[in-house]
Amino acid sequence: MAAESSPFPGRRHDHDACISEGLARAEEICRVRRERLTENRRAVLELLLAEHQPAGAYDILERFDWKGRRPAPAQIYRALSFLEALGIVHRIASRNAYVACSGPEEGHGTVFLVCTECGTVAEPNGAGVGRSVRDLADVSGFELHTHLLEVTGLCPECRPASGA
Amino acid sequence: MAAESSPFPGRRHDHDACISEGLARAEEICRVRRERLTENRRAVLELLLAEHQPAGAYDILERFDWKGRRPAPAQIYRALSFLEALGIVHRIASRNAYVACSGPEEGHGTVFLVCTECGTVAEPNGAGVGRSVRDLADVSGFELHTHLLEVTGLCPECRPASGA
DNA sequence: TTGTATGATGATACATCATCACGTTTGATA
DNA sequence: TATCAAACGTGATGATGTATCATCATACAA
Repeated sequence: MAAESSPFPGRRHDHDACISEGLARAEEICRVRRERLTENRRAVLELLLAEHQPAGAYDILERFDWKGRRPAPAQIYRALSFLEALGIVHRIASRNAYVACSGPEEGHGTVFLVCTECGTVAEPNGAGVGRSVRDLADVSGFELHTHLLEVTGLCPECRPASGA
Repeated sequence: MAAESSPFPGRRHDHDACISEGLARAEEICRVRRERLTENRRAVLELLLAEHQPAGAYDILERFDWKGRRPAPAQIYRALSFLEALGIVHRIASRNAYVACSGPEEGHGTVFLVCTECGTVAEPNGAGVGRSVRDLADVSGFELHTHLLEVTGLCPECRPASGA
């Protein structure tokens, strides 16, 4: 029943695969939607894919020494908006920061587990929560459009050893 | 079964009562916790209680012409932090804004229904969602500390008439 | 009532986050 | 190649949030 294990990447996952899959996914989405994954956009996405921690726009700016140039904030924000619109990048509102989307599953982009120790962000399958939210909206007479759930706590790597 | 009706205030609720109840609650909490509800803090709380819409810190700053003086941003933030710590005020992260807490119910401060039309924010009973979140955290191996759910859509007053 | 410790305030400056305006370049396509 | 819209580069600006520190207020004990 619980075929889904932890959505966290784990200490020794194949991170190169994360990056190349993320890029491949972005390319595919752009191809289908007839959008251009320009160098700017691609560079921002790569920087976000490089870690599972959220990065602020100005963090990205600092790491961005692409071709020796330093872009202006507006360019980072343009790339982030574009990637967000495509669902490849998500904004963590409570931290004013951005993460690369970890996968194309249903309900992605609505639930984030944020580790307060290492900063890692995971996107679990939010279907169950989604149902609760719909129920809640119904009871409240609220016409549901979007929802965003940000959960803080300790990821499996950081929580004190408990029987594992 | 659904004894709980809409958590939205409704067009003709007794808003003066909202304000006085909110202030009374704040006073009680301060009394119990041996904290001081100073003039600054009280003024900020009153400004937030005056509406059911979230207000940004700088909105509060503008409305704040208390005794002819205009406080500095830091003072607003100090008051907001204090009131937040007491659970009297909540931050709507997705909007960088703050609302006065509408009630002392269980699970308050974790679920917000935000109307995109009129801006009104309601805090429904989040118990059901809370269970889903705990389940999700368990499955993910995540040690849950806090969660914050922000839902956008249309409140009962603003949604297109549907059989009512 | 005075002294003292603690917490709140007032004010300036600064740090961080995000957008706007506008002219230039690039790339797709007729 | 001519054209046009999208994306870029850049500087300025707006919006949001903190750090610092001297001053002021309150509680409480001697």
